[in-house]
Amino acid sequence: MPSKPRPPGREPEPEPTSPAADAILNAAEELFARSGFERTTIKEIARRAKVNSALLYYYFGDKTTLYRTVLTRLVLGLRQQGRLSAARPGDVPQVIGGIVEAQRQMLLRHPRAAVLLFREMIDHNAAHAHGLIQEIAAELFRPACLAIENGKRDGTVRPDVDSRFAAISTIAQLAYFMLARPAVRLLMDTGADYPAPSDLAAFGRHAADFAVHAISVAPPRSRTTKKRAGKESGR
Amino acid sequence: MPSKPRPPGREPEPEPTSPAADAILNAAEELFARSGFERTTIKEIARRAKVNSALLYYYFGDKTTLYRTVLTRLVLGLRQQGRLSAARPGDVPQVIGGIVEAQRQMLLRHPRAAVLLFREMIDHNAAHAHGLIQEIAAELFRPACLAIENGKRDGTVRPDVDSRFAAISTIAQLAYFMLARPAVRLLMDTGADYPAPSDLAAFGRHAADFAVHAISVAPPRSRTTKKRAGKESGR
DNA sequence: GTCTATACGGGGATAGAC
DNA sequence: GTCTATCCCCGTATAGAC
Repeated sequence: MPSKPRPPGREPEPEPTSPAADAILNAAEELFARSGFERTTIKEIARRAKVNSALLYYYFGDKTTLYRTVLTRLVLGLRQQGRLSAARPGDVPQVIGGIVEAQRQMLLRHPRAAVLLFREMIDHNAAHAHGLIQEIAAELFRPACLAIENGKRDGTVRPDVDSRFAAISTIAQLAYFMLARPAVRLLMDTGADYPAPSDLAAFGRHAADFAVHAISVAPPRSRTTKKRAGKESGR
Repeated sequence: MPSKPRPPGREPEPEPTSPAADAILNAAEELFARSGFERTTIKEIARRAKVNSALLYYYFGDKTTLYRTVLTRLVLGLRQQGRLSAARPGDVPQVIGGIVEAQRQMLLRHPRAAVLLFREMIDHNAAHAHGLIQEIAAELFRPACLAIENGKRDGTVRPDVDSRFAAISTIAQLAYFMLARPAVRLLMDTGADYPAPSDLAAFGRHAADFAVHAISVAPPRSRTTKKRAGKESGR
């Protein structure tokens, strides 16, 4: 795209990218997630992407734009893969299971995404990612709230449960599990590689169970003790 | 203390400090929490503390030592005030209530501490704060695990609950509530000042309730619907 | 103990050749 | 489009006067 190499606009465009630009974005995503925006240097990204550091300016104008582009590309990718929308309507255990499963999938396949978005929240108060967080909220929080409200109406959820608070508590579990890794490792008394995929899955099952029991009026049919309810094989 | 102005050792000492050193520490705590280690500059800290920037080197040697000192002082302060050890033995609802209350108190009175520790975890993998996180784990996680295990023995807690996972889920709630503020605000549809103390208290009550119901065999006496169990008015 | 002045390095960004 | 060379600012840290 020789005619519009350096878009002067503000919103980064997730356009057809050249191989070099792609390499830059991949390297940047990796490094931004690992070290955060300020600690990651342009030169470091260039080295990792095996391109000249001046190229980053040719393609992205400046460091901030590169960062924003990484962020949007990430969420765009997540959306395309439908990772965020695993929550379809249904009864409360189904919806909560779907939401936790969506989280798990996202953490599993895009471990950097979670860190990146969280960093963005506490580093910049989500200033660079308002739209993206909105998207996630819509895909995760809102279905949870709806399902819980429905559950309250049909009597399966305790009437004194605040649906939005409950949604937060539900989602908080897996997020914290991954983000507070050092603390979790300490508690679980495990090594640096602890949250292996199987551990993540185990905690995910716990989290869904925990949340369902937390809001239900009567203990629902246990899904983890003897036989698991037919786990809808994702994808 | 003219004889030992600049301790050459590595471990920062939470010693009797001069007024200037105190001012520096206060300013540093504030700024490190707000912007993180790398974005905060020595000169910025000096300006805020109203001292000359060279003084920081006189007292603390370098930026990293200053940072570590801030971290230790913080946890030392928390420990002295007993903020971390609100968890005394008792039945499950009591212990969980105590833990959540301890978290709430800490978030309320030392809002920077939580951000600082969390930043340290995701920025540096807790490299500067191993001991401190260990301390918190001991004061928060372990009592929770013990209480839950006891509950399993005496039949008040479901036998299929993993006590360590449950402890993580319990603690995750308030932590996430504060750390993911931008997302929470979006969901709650509130302004930038949202988590006011009263909101924090409301969510804390929810969190304790959520966790207790999540692990109990039978729905315990509801503590939030009609009358609140005598909230121990913490000092 | 506190201040001024400054060395030093590194990171973001640009100019311009090819 | 890609590369070399370089500018400039700013942040850490030090030297040394007072």
